[in-house]
Formats: sequence, C-alpha cells, structure tokens
Amino acid sequence: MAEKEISKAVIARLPRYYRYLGEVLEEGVERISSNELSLRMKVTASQIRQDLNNFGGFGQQGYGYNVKHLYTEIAKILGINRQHNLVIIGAGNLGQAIANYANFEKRGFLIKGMFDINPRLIGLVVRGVEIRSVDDLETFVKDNEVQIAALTIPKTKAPQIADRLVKAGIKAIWNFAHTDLTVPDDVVVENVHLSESLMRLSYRVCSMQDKEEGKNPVQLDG
Amino acid sequence: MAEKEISKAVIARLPRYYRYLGEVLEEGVERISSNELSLRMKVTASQIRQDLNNFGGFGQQGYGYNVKHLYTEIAKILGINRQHNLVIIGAGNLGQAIANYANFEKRGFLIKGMFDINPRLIGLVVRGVEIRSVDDLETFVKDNEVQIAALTIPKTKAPQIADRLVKAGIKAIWNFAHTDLTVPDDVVVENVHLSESLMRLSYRVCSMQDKEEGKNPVQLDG
DNA sequence: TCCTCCTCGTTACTCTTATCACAATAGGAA
DNA sequence: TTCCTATTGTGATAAGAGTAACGAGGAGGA
Repeated sequence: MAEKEISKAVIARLPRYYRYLGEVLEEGVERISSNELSLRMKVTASQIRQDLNNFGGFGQQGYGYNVKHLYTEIAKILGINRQHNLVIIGAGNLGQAIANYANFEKRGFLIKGMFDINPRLIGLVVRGVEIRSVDDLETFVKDNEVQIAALTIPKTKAPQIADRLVKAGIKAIWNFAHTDLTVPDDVVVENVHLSESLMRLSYRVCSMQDKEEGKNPVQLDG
Repeated sequence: MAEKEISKAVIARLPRYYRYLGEVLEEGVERISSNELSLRMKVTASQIRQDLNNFGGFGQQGYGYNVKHLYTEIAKILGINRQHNLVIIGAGNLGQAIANYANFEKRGFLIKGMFDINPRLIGLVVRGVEIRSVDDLETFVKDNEVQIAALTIPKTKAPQIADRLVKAGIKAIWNFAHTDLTVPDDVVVENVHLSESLMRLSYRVCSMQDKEEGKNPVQLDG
C-alpha cells in the first residue's frame, strides 16, 4: 500500500490508451504488444509500458497485453466502471450538447438533471431529462446523490453557483465557464477553457505561417 | 533571429496570463509586478518572468509590467490581433454553442460559415451565419479564405471531412470529434476531447474518495 | 542630483518526465 | 522437456520544465 502518487501526465494519457484499446477490441484483436500500440498511437513503447506499470503489471513477457483485460483495468483505474451522477448547470447549447452525447452514459456518467435560470427553458425535456430552476439546485443535488456538476454558464455566474454546489456537497465541477473557480481542497475542478484552446490553436497557426514565410525569402549572406 | 523554439508548456499558459491581464486591465490597474500577478494566478513569479522573457523583455526593473502593453503584446504573440476566418462543420448543439459565443469575434475569430449534412438544418441562420450543405465546403473555404475549421461532428465522419478540408487549403482544425486526425505537417490540429476530460475528472474524483476513505479507518498498529 | 529600494532578466540548480537499454521470464516450437 | 524468441518490467540515463537566487538597472523620493 505504498500509494505512490501518480503523475498528472500519466493520468492525462490514460483516456487515450482507453480509446485506442476500445478500437483494437472492436477489431477483434485479442492481444497487443506495447510496440504495436505505440505505432498506432504515435508514442514510444517505453512510455506505454512505464505508464501502465504505475498501476501494476498487466502484461506478460513474450506475449504482450490482453486487450480486453487491459481495457477493463484502465476503466477501473479511471473509475468509469462506477456510476457517477451528474447535473448540468446551464441548459444552453453547450449544456444540451453534453446532455445529448449518449456515450457518456456508457462510461457510467448518468445525467440526473439540468438547470437554468431562463424561465423559457425550465420545464423542457432534453433526452429525457427535465430542465429545472436553479432554485431547486441544493435540494436536488442532495436528494439524488449528485457527485459531479457540469458548469456551462457565463463566467459572471460561475463562482456563486460553484459555491452553492460545494455547500450542497458536490464532489467535482466540470467547469466550462471562462474563469477559475476557488473551491475547498476536497472538491475537484476540471477546467475546459475553450477560448484558451482556440488561442493555442491561433498561436500555432501563426507560428506555422511565420515559419513557412521565413523559409522562402533569400537569406542574408545565406 | 535565433528563433529559439518555445516550449509547448509556455504557450499553454499564455492564454491564462492574457485572461488575468484582461481582468486587471478592467480594474483600471496600470502596472503590475510578477509577484502581484503570481499571487492572483497561483503560480510562481519566477515562472511568469521566465515565460514572458521567451518573447522579449516586456518589463522594467523597479517598475514591473505595464498592464496594457503586456496585454497587447501577448495578443500579438498568440496571433489574436490578426483576423482568422473560421467555419464550423456540424451545426448541432456544440457547433451552435461555438457560433453563439460572442467573445470569439472580439479575439479576431470571424465565423464565416456553418455546415451540416442534415437537410432540416441547412438554410437556418445562427447569429447571422447561414447553415450550408457540406457539398459546398470546398468552394466556400477557397472563396472566403478560411483558415480554421471547427469540427463538431461524429468521429465516424471526421477523418473524411478533415481530408477534404486539408485539400481545400485549410490551415488548422479545431477538432471536437472523439478521434485523432492524420493531417500533413503544415496543418495544425488542436484537439478538444471532452470525453477524455471527463475521464480525468472521474479519476480524480475516485482517487479523492479513496484517499478520504483511507484516512478514516483505524490503521493497523497505528 | 544622489541614494535607496524595487523588480526584472538571467543563470544555476532541482525536480519531474521521457527515453533507452537490458535482464528476467513466459510462450511456443521442436 | 528444452531451447529460442518475443516482450515485459525496471533501473539507468537524458531531456525538459519549474524554482530559487542574485546582479543589474530603472523608479521614486530626499
């Protein structure tokens, strides 16, 4: 039980391993070596072996990894074999997009409720989930053992809603609002800052352009 | 023109600096030291100084950084002072959520068009942008000098659409499809894999739970 | 004008992360 | 059963990223 802390970078890669293993599994492949997987995923075989070894020896020398077994083991590690109850705060397009993504349910994420302040939306039903008033948030979270809240609301509203969620006993916030949230240590926040993602893209586009333009012109004293 | 390669980690932090500087600017603050900013952002002052220095000395000893100047310089670095023409492929909830986010336009991202295969959606107008048939994709991209495509379509359709975009001369793909795309070296792909983000969240929730449950029980032999 | 203090830019150091290399070992064939 | 091959698990090494420390040089007050 040495409970060695797992690096954040390793965790970040696990879902991708999981996705590729799922594909391999669908192809009917029974076993796979770290080398084969590394070719598909374009990472080094070393990294795959070392990453997996953080959680125990899933492979066998001379054989490789059993795809099905590894797939389910990673699911256990990620906790997507358990059920997570989820609410979505903000029933706009983004909130509805999340609600409509069916695969989340396959991974054990069960959307229990949606909330909004817009009276026109309240009462509507999205994929069998009713949109409720945020006034009922605390009661609902407690009654339905909700662990995770997806926050798809404007940044101005996000901090106060986050506070209310924390007080209601939520364990994690999936934050799409364009701001950083302050929460107690035992509450997890996973940020999805789309605007930052787009800015990174912009940087890379521009630096790519600069590079290509820089190549062509005649160099001084080339 | 030593063109030292900038680390990916540094680029990833720039949008966050930009966001905080924007807030500071709105507060009417004229100058800020790396130390003050580090307290707000909860990173070390060293890191801020070192990150910024990759792009030149924006500060002054004994004074700090001029907020407005630094803000515009980071915008230049990220390329969000230039205009980027954008199309959205997939006019579902996610595509519409992106189209509706007004701030993207402030950052120079101009949504030129939206595309879908669903005949019911074609012809509709979202925020002044008409939804078109994907049949018209190539022509539209060329005629409107579109650089960036946001891909909010199912993973099964994503690779072929990506190929078509690349052939039409697109420079970057903002990929929301749950798959990895293969593109030439001079095309940029920025992935937003929401399901992976949710799995990381799941891991952290579970390991937090395990930790808390592990603390409480009586230890064997204290 | 001069002096002191503040804060940057930069170098040195530490810690983390990724890669390499190889011994150990299971599988499969003869 | 025994040998050979394939491939893991892991310790050593290299690369990268983050932090600390400090000299240099304006800013601002006396």
